[in-house]
Amino acid sequence: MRLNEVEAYDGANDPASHAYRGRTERTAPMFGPPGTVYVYRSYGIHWCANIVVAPKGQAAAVLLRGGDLVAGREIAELRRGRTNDLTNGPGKVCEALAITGDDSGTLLGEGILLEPRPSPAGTWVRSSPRIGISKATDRPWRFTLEQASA
DNA sequence: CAGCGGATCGCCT
DNA sequence: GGCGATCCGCTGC
Repeated sequence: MRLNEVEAYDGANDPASHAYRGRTERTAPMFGPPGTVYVYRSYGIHWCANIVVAPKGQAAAVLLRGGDLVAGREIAELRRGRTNDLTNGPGKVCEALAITGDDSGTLLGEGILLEPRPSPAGTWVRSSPRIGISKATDRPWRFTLEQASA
């Protein structure tokens, strides 16, 4: 999957971050080294995956919100139980890629692989306010990959 | 096509 | 005890 939508959460400096009120058992992975995977359950139903991006202890992480499938479409459709809207949302991404709480606390490469790639020609990154939160809504920390003929 | 509400769990107040 | 970094199906226009 090629990521095309993420959101940033800045640990103790960010009221919208799960790590804002300090380290708990659930959020412990966020306080780990960069590349640590943090997965939490949302609304009791969905999994949402984050990647720690700041030095150990800072608890800054990026939420994987969406992407384009470049491979494995068939298995993703099977896991999702549908053929549309496979990876356009954090819960959908986790379901399509079979990411669960078991992945929380692992490092990139241990189960989940994330690799840098050049952006496709004709695309750019837009920043906008984050979605679905009620605190610190003024921070434009949602980043989407845009293209002319969206 | 937009809007509403149910599902269902862990966490913090 | 209440709410949330969500998703989906149903309703009504």
